[in-house]
Amino acid sequence: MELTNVSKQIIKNLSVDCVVFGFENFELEVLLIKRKLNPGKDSWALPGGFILKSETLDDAAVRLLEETSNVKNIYLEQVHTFSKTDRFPLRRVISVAYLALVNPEKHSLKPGIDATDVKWQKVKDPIDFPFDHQEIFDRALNQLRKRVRTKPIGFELLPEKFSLTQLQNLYESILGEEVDKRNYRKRILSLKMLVPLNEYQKGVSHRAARLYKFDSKAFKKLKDEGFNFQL
Amino acid sequence: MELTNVSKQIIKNLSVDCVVFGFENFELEVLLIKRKLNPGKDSWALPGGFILKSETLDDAAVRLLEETSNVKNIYLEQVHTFSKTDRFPLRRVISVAYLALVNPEKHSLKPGIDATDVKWQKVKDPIDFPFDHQEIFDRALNQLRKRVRTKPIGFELLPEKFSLTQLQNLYESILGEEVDKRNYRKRILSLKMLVPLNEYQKGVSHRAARLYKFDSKAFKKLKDEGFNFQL
DNA sequence: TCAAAAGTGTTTGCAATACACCCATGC
DNA sequence: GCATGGGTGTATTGCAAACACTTTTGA
Repeated sequence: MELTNVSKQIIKNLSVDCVVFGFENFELEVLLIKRKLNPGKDSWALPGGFILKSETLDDAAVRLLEETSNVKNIYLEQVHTFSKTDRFPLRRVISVAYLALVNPEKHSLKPGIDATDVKWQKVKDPIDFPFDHQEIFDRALNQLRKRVRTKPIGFELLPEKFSLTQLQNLYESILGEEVDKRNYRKRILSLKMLVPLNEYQKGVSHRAARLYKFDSKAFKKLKDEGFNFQL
Repeated sequence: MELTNVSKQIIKNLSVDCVVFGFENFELEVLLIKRKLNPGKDSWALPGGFILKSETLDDAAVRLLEETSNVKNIYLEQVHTFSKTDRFPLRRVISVAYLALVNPEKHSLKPGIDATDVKWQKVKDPIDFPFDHQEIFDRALNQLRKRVRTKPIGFELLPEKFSLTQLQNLYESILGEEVDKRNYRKRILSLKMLVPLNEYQKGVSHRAARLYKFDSKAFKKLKDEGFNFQL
């Protein structure tokens, strides 16, 4: 395909930046890339890029994530559009921020064409963002915290089969606060979105936890009935 | 100022569309303009326009509202960015939607340069929007419904001094459902965001209602203390 | 005196919270 | 047998919801 083809023309004053969250080792993480070029060469930044004339913003976010991390079929949601006139040093670029959720175990990382490296970074560790990426990150994390209380997201961050403790750890690390085990289980099970499996953890030196999976049909039904939950 | 001045250069692939809500005669209304030019000439559409290189999106929304309606110092909030490739017929334009709240009594309307007319239209009456303005409107109304339950907005839609019944009517017309008078008063007063005045309605042929005003200091204090409310 | 809206408390049920011990497993 | 996390129930509290009559005012 030629570069002059309209479908490949880029819109150079509009970019997409993705805040990709993952969960590993009981910790919430964010995906960062090491920038290949100036401005901000060698700094760890949010993955992003420009959009094409032929694609929507959602398309662009999906494409950019595939480029940076092989990531496909993930939870994706628009967060906010950032427009300070000096947010990008070289010229006026307005950026649309996306929030994405990825299970790190399912997706190997590879740097895209504009990066020399990619990594998962713990959210609670300090990050020295370039540009206005701190602001973008803060807003995305905030939105994630709201979402996790009102929508059954978070399952995207876990393996298909998971224990209730894993799920609780995920909630706690997103919200940054601890919750009561019994009360959490009561609530989450009362929503009937989880199916208990006849499978248990293996190779642990303590009682093995029962595994569950998310029942998206049951959830869809609840939603269609106008059900609203609050975790 | 010359048109060649950088501060007046427009970014022609990025627009702002405003969904401006007002409240009059116990009804939620939306501000519409009659388009002067094609595409969509003579149709009633959401007010909007292109942004300048020198301004943020928020700036642009404020400017565009002043141009269409003399409106100043109003509640303004970004909603979502719309990017279907064919959403605007002439060329690729991505649009950032804003939600604004205005007290119609405080602001006389005047058509801006791109409109032949402006009006307030009842939200519950059918509107035949051009382009993707229906989608934009739906999303903004949805966001307003969420906001009104978790933030003390809505006061911008009322006169400075208002009765509890007025406030309740506003809530009901935003949410599109009725609420219990006693319960509503209990909740709203328990938040201590309202100051009762020693003033009463005048010229009504029934018992005069007490007037209240919003206490933004008290609210700020509550917020700083991490208080979260849900109406 | 009538019409029209303002104003006012109590009861009930549900949902959130707080809280502590026994169970299964691998080493 | 011990260390480690898994798993479970009840009592209390606070909040939301339902609900009807009296008061004030102007016409």
